[in-house]
Amino acid sequence: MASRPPTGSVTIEDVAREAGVSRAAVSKVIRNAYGVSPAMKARVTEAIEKLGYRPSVSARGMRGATFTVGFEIPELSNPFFPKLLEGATAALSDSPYQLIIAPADPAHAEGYRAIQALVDRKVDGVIAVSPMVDPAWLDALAATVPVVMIGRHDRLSAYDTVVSDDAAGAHLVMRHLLDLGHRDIVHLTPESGLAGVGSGVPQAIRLAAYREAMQEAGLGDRIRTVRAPNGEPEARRVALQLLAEPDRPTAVFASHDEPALGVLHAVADAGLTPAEVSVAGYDDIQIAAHPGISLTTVDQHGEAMGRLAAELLLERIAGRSETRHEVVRPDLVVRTSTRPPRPRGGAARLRAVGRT
Amino acid sequence: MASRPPTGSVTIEDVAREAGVSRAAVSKVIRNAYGVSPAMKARVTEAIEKLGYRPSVSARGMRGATFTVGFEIPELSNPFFPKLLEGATAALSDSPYQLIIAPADPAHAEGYRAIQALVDRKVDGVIAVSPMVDPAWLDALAATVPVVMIGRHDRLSAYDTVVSDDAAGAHLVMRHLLDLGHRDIVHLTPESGLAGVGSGVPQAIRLAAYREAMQEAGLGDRIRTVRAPNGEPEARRVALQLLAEPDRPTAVFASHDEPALGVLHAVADAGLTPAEVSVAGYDDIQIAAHPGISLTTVDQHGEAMGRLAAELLLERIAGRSETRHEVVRPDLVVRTSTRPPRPRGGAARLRAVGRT
DNA sequence: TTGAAAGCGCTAACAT
DNA sequence: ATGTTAGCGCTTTCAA
Repeated sequence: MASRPPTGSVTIEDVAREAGVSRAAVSKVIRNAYGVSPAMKARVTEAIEKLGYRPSVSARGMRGATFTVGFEIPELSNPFFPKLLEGATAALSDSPYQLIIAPADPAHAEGYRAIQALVDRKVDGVIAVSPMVDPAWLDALAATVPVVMIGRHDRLSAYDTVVSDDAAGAHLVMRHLLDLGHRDIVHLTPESGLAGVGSGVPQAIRLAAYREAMQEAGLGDRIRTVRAPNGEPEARRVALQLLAEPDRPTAVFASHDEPALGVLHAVADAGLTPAEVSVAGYDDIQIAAHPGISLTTVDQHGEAMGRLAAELLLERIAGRSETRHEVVRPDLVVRTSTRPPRPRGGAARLRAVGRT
Repeated sequence: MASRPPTGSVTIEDVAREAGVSRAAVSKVIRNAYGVSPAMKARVTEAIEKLGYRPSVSARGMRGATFTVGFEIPELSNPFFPKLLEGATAALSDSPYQLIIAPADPAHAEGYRAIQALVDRKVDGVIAVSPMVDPAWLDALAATVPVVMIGRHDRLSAYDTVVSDDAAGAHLVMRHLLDLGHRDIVHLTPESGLAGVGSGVPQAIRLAAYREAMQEAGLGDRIRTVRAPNGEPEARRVALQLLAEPDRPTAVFASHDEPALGVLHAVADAGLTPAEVSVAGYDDIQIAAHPGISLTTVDQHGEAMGRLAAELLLERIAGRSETRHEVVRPDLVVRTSTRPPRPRGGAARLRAVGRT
C-alpha cells in the first residue's frame, strides 16, 4: 500500500527546504538528470519520502515532459481493444511513463475529440486506433508530438504504424473456407469496410481480399458483401435476414469476431448449426475459444501489437526521427464453427460441385 | 472532422491580441464565466476559431480546473468494467469534462498507483473500482479531491459510493438454484472473496450470502467454497478438478461471469452438459446471452452504475458536500445454464431428495 | 556539482 | 464589463 495519501500541498520548494538544497537540485534528482552527487541524491530522496512529495504533472507539463502516454480507442465493448491496451500497459509497466486512455465518445466525431483531449493534456506521445481520421490531420499532429497509429495501412506518413497483414489474414480465412468446399461465401462488413482499399482501413483490406479470393477461385459471380452496423445485435439481425433467404450462403466470413458472434447467434436463432452454415471471424477474442462458441478466426496478436506500439512510441520519445511501419503476421485459428458444406435440396444441389 | 490539427503553439495571449482584448477576457469566454458582453464573446470566439487555439490543460491545472474526470479500473479483460466506462462516458458526453482512464497495472499494487497517477494529473474528480484499497487512504484522498468509489459497501466514508446490492443478487441466484432442487451447490470465489464481510468487498458479500442461503435451506453441512484465481482459464482448471470428484456438485455458483464461463468450459471438457451441472454467474456480460453460452446470471446494471457514479461526481465537483451512497438493485437473468438436477447413481441418489 | 532566476500559459483577485 | 497583475510548481538556462 502507498505509504501516505496524497496531500497535494507538498511542493518541490518544501522538499528543497527540508533537504537544504535548491529547487533545481530536487528537480534533477526526480528526473534522474545528470550532475547530482550521491550524497545530495540521498538527502533529497529522504526528504521526498518524508514529506510524501509528488511532482505536479501540470507544472511539469508547462516546461518539460509529463511522463504520460495517451492511448485513444474507438470502443471498449469490443474485447479486441482491451487486448491492445494490455499489451501497451505491459510495455510501459517498467518505464517511468503512465498510460492514460481516452475513449472516443461514440456521440462525437470519430477519435478527433479524444486525441485532441490527450494532446491538450500534454502527453509525451499518442497511440491511437482511429482508422477513419484524416491522414493529413494526423501528419500535422505527428509534427507536434510522437504518434503511433494502430491498424492503418498508410505508409506515406510522419507517424509510425503497427498493423496486421489484413490481406494475408483474410486470405487465410478464404483459403480455409474454399478448401472446405464452400462456394457461396458471404462477407459481412461494417460501414468502414466500404471506404475502399486506398483508405488503408483494415475492414476495407479484408473486403478486398475476400473479393480477390473469390475471383481467384472462379467464384466472381458469387461475390456478395453484406453491410452490418457495428455490434453483435446488429450483425445478428442482418444475418437473420440473410439466413432466411432461399439461397442462403453456406458460409459467412465476418470482418471481425463481434459480428461473427452475431451471425452465430442468428444461426442458432434460425434453428441451424455450423454444420449447415459455417461462420468465421477475425481477432480471436477470448470467448472464441469457448466450446459453446468455438469460432474459427484469425489471431491478430492484439497484445503484441499493443506492446509493439508502445515500444515504438518510447523510441520516438527517446529521439528516433525516421518513421517506422511494423506489420504483424496474423494466424488462422480453425475451430468447429467452420465445416464442409452439406449438399442441399433444389437448386442448391445443382451448384454443389467442387467440394471435397 | 476537426478543422485544424493542433499546433500547440497558440496561447491565450495570441488570442487576446488577435481579438484586441485582454487575456482575462479570453479566459472568461472560454470558461463561460460571468461578465462578458455578447460582442466581446463573439470577437474572442472568432479569434479562437481563426487561430485554432486550444487551452493548455497543464496551465489550467496550475490555477483552476482541468475539466478532466479520472476513472481507475482494475482490469480491461473482464467485460463488466467496460460497461461501467460506457455509462460514465455517456454521462459526461454533454458535460465539459473529459474522461481519462487509468488501468491498474496488474504488475503493481492494486489501484494505488493508477489513482495516484490520476491525482498527480490534477483531475477534477476520481471514479475508482478498487475494492481492496485502504478506506482510510481513500478517505484522506477524498479530502483533497472528489471521489466516487464503485462496488464498495463502506458507508463511513468521505467518498461517495455506487454499489450493487450484492447480498440480494446472490440470494436471487441461490433461491433460483434451490427452487430448481439443487442441494449440492458449490460457490466459486476469487481471492478477494475471502476478505470477510466487514471488508465490504462485493465478492465477500456474495460469498456470505451464499453461506446464509445454504444455512437457511438447511444445507449448512453442504456449504463448500472453492477458490479460483481471476481469469477464465484459471476457473476452468479449478472447475475441472472439482467436476472430476466422485461427489461433484450439481450446481456451481461463480462470483462473476468470467469464472462462470470457465466453469462452463470445464463442464464441456468433462463431457457433461448443464443438464448435469448447472452454472450461474454474476454481471450479465454480453456473451452470457449468446445461445452457445446461455448463462444464468445477475444483471448488475453496470452501465447504470457507471452513469450514476459520473453524475454523483459531477455533483460533488459542483459543490455538494454531504456524502452519498447509492445502491443499485440487481436482477436475476435466468437462462439455460441452470436446470433442475438429475438424479444420479450410487450415493448421490440417496441424497436426491427435495427436488421439484 | 550546485544554485539563482526567468518564465511556461493560465486563472483569480483586484482595479478600473 | 473589461483590464492589470500576481503567482501556480515546475524545468531550464546560466553563473558560481
